[in-house]
Amino acid sequence: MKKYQEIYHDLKEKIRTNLYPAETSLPTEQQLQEIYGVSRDTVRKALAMLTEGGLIQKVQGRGSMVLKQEILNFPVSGLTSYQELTNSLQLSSQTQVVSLEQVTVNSSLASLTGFEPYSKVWKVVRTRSIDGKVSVVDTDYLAEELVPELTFEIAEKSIYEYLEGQLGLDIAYAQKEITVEPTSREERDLMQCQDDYLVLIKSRVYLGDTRQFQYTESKHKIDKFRFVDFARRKHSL
Amino acid sequence: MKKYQEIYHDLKEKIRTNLYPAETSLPTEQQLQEIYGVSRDTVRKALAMLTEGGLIQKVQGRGSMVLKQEILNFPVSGLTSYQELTNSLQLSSQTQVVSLEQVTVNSSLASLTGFEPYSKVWKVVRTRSIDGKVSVVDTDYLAEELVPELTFEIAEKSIYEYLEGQLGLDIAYAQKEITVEPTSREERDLMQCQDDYLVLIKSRVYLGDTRQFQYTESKHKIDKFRFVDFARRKHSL
DNA sequence: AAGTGGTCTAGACCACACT
DNA sequence: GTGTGGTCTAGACCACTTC
Repeated sequence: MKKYQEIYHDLKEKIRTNLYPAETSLPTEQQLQEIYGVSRDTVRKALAMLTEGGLIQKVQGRGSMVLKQEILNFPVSGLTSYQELTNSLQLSSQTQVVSLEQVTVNSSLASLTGFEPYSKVWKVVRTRSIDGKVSVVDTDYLAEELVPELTFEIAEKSIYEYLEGQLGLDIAYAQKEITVEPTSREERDLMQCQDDYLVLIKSRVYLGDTRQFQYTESKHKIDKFRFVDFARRKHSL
Repeated sequence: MKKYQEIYHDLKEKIRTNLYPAETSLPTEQQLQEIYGVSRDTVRKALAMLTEGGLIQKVQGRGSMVLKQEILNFPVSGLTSYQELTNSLQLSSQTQVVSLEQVTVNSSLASLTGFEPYSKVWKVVRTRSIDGKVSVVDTDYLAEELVPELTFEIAEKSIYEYLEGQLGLDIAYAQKEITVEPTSREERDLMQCQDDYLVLIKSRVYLGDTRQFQYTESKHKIDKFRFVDFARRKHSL
């Protein structure tokens, strides 16, 4: 583990457990240097990560303030898998694999997913239920070139855990789009509801070397959908 | 302007104009050092900003790849005002100020907005129309302590431009929440539609010194709503 | 004036990708 | 092996807040 990551984790943990309470200052950069026995740059890298994640705000001449986490604040944004989310929120949810098959990308699927025409991909459809009620339907497409093997068991647990843990893939970034769409007959059947609309999240997900490995359409029941985000202003358009 | 910001802007412009085309590599860090006559750290800071914004992806041992911007990619995420958005997308839209008043924060408004009870705030309601049809209704609350003066004219143009340009406020970060809600009678009247649902974006916005200056509820017509995001995976939960 | 974070530099060594 | 980005260090000076 890199030094600045360790410092980041340590500070994050201390903020979480109120050892550094909200509305107070973190130790100064100089003090942190001494505490962890590293150079200033390394401390600053860890602080930059905390800043990025919305945990602190640095004020020049004053210090690094710990931000209070509002009620509305848990990380639903970013690039986090459903399984990781339910774990960190300690929700009890159930994943059901509806179908799992290999398909060849045709031209319309190519423009939708971003995959090359004629390439082979896995198509997985899964439902996510809370309290026995379906709240999300996910349709995933995974490049077979990068994910040679996929089973019901893996899809039922966590595909991301398998990709990162077993296959050692480096999941790096994603482009997402959120819209609200009218429901189709099949969707109403899968979700066991009569809603006219659902929230649709399309995302293309890429590895660290810029190869695309996934395209997902995630359909959320409209009354179960909630997206929380921390954003910083870019003074540099 | 800071050196790394200038380099960032220059590189960004050169990517935008295809001088550095998508799918190709940027010059190496060493070359960029020589081009701009700065140290490696300064180059790396500029590259970090491009990475953050989803314009490039660095691959160890290979270089900095310019990412192709998908069709679905314009910056609706982040912390950008409506006026800035319509400008950068070159949409012709109209803002109508529905009301502008000063109110004193009571306890229920306090817990909603995050402002102190008994403090004074401006309340502004505005509609945004495209092609003569209302697509967004914004309700803003602005701390009077930080924004002593507010007029119809300012609210009609761009409040952010006024705050940053005239008042010199440093708008830094925001916490947002997106949900879908049933419409009320008034909302249907304001939006001149019969939709049952709308998209609600609540946001609390803060200055660089962590003081909150704004709370906004932005209500979007369901078929006009679109949110696009670039997200990086945090391997550090 | 003292203390704090912000910027910038120069140099070292490591990890990874290419050929 | 060579070249690339990743990490880490040590030191300098500036800008801002606080007293």
